Amino acid sequence: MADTRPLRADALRNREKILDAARAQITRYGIDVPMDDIAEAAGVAVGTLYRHYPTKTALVGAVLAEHFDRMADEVEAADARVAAGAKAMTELTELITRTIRVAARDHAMKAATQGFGTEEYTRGPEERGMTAMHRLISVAKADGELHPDVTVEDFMLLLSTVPLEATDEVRERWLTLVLPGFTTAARPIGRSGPALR
Amino acid sequence: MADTRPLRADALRNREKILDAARAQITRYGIDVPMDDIAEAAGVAVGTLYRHYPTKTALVGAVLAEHFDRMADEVEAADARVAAGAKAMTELTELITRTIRVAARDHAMKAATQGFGTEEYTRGPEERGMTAMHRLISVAKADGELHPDVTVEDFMLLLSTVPLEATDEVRERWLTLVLPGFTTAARPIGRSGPALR
DNA sequence: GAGGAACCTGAACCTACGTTCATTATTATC
DNA sequence: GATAATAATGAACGTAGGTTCAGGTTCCTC
Repeated sequence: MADTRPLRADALRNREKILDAARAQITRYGIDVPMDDIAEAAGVAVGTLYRHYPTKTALVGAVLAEHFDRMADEVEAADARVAAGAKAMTELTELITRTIRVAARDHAMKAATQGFGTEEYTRGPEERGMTAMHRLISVAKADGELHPDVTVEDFMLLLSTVPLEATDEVRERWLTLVLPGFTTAARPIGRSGPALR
Repeated sequence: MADTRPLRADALRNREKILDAARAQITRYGIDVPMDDIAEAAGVAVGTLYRHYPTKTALVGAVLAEHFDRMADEVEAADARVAAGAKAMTELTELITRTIRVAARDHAMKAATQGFGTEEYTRGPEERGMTAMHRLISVAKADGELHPDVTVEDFMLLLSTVPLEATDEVRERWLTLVLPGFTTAARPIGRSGPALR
């Protein structure tokens, strides 16, 4: 093990400027923003990016990791509200709605919801988010509102298929069409496979 | 108007070889396949591609145009079956299912369903397909199975959000979740906006 | 089969982007 | 404040892919 010596003052400063710039640029332009642009926004040369992050993937991953973390926070918050008496199904749908609304305007969140995340960066938050998500789903099912066959993966699928490039109206419409499939009310228990034939 | 003289024999031959190669390559590798690869597959130099199509976009468009055409054919066929007594809702769902199944394996169809199509190439087929689609939808509504607020655009949306990269199982699951939203059975008439609150 | 137009060839051009590294600057230590 | 370690710089490299065009070839016409 090589002992890690503390970062020099200027290095620490730049590290922060780089992550700030990367976050801002990715949010505005998406993960395809060139490294040169991030460097310029950070007021730093490209080489410096590579001193702090071995590859572009690593830098983007660091930014997305923050988003995964925030998403996990949100799920846990919703879970806490349910524990305090809020309706699980309501919390679930609001969670989805809020996430989609953010992802539609924030290219970083968009990338996050569409599964860019690498193991390395999602491991922690994913664990947290998953646990809370499972609890939310259990309660919603116990309430008889969420269809018993719905899984966490179904919600991930829901997120990953949102038409993020579309207008607000289209996205709302899409939710109207998709959400019923998650309920016991719309999809009677006991039937499996596609609802129509 | 410049009078268009007939193509020379070799030019005509190459034109066909190019379109064949483009179709094959795009089907296999998607619209990002390099022009050089298409040229090689066609047994022709890159420059020749540009003699027949001004840009890559034009060549890709020509290939996708064929797919739009075929899609229009399918819709019209379904419509004809309904006119002959088949159930409209059944035809609609089978239409969707079939299209998705093809798109999952054919990268050209994938691009087509995801709205790459330019005005120039979709104008004709789009008109045809739309007309037949409208008829299908009308009948399905009259039968009381399709929700009265569902539009052709909703079906386009359905297609454009399919998780085409996912496994067959995931795609099937997705249909199970999404299709109920299109029915009167699952989404009671008279409620608008997201089904859950 | 000669002439000229139409067509084809493919190396080269251009742009874009991730990444590297020799050189220069900054910081920490004594 | 001298020294060495650490960090920053930015021009340059490599790759990739769309596009062009000067020079050579094929085809059609008479």
